[in-house]
Amino acid sequence: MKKAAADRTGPRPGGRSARVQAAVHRAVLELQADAGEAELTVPAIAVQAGVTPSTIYRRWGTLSQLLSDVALENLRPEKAPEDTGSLESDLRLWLEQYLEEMASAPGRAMIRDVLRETLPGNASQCSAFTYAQIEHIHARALERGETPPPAEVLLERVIAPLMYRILFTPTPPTAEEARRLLDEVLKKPATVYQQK
Amino acid sequence: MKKAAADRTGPRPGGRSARVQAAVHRAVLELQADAGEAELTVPAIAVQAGVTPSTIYRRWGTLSQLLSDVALENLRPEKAPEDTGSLESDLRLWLEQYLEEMASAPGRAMIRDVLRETLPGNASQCSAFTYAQIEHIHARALERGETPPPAEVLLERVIAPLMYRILFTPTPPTAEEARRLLDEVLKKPATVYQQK
DNA sequence: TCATTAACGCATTTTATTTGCTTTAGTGGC
DNA sequence: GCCACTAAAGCAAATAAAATGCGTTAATGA
Repeated sequence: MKKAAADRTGPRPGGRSARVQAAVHRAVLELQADAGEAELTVPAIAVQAGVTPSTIYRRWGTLSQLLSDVALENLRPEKAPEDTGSLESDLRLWLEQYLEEMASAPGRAMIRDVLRETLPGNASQCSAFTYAQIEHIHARALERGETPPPAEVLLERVIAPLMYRILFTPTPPTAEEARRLLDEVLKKPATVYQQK
Repeated sequence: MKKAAADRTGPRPGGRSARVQAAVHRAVLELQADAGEAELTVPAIAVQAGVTPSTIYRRWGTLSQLLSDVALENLRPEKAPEDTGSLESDLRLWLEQYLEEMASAPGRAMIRDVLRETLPGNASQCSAFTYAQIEHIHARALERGETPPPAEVLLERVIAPLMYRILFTPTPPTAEEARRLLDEVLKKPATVYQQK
């Protein structure tokens, strides 16, 4: 093995392909910001990116797949969760930012986009990002000698309910709701289920 | 107000429109069963339904919207949850059937379909179906003098995690996992979080 | 039965997608 | 550094899907 053939996002990552990919991704973001969903078409993206449509069709196959890839790229965490000194505050800060990103209109659109692909690869990758972030906080807490809940538990009891609300209800969840879900996992009996 | 203009699924529900809608919906289901995703195109559906494509475009706008509508129709519960005599067994039986339907390949496809529409109406309706079913079991339990958890809690702690798994992971949740989630809400401390 | 009009069908136009072939430019061997 | 190789891009033509104008059909309510 002469070279690390791992982390290649696609074959032949060198110069041109990478430039085209970057240009197309950027074009999608620009059009998503400017125009409405109707104008977000492959030919329009091609023009914006300075590329021929057939290039996009051959590399991504469908608009859905392209949007899914772009969404995944933007859902990728840019930095590790901040270290605030304790498990509880680490999680609170991270969750607040997570919710803000995900529950916003662009965030909801990204989540919907990442789900619309044929193979479940991107969606699963998206969940893996979240898991890794939580796991990072978890590991740091362990080093401090704290007893953090497993990342799986946080995914199940905090992230999943928030995602459900984001995907299936007209009104996205609030920061208070996220906080309540987190507190319940962290065994703060102060906040309990509120009924209507 | 001369007539209840409510529950109309679309304007002019009478004869022909209803027939066209039924034919188109049936055509979608037939093609989904037979052919692959690539052949599921508006013109193909139109042929199968014995209708012109423009009819479909005018009524549904896009293929996504049509698929979303069809999915919602098939996610609509056909019957009220069975009465097995107790809250616990009612929920267990219902959840088992729910998971079987949702975690199957066609079920996952339906969920993805129902989510791909511009307005969040269908997705929210889908969640409302589930809520209503759980609420039905809840009401029955109250009549028996039991103390059932609110439907919201079941949505949050059982349905949401299952949906998360269905949407975001390659392997759908198992019946055992569903059972565990339910048991935790029903306060059976026998099953606890299992770590890898 | 009749007037009204929403919704459908048909034909045409516009737009998107696919495909065959050519050209460009990364990649690895020398 | 030069060269052969080939993945990926460009271009143009062909095919397929989506949108649209207009005439026709059939629900609807009087």
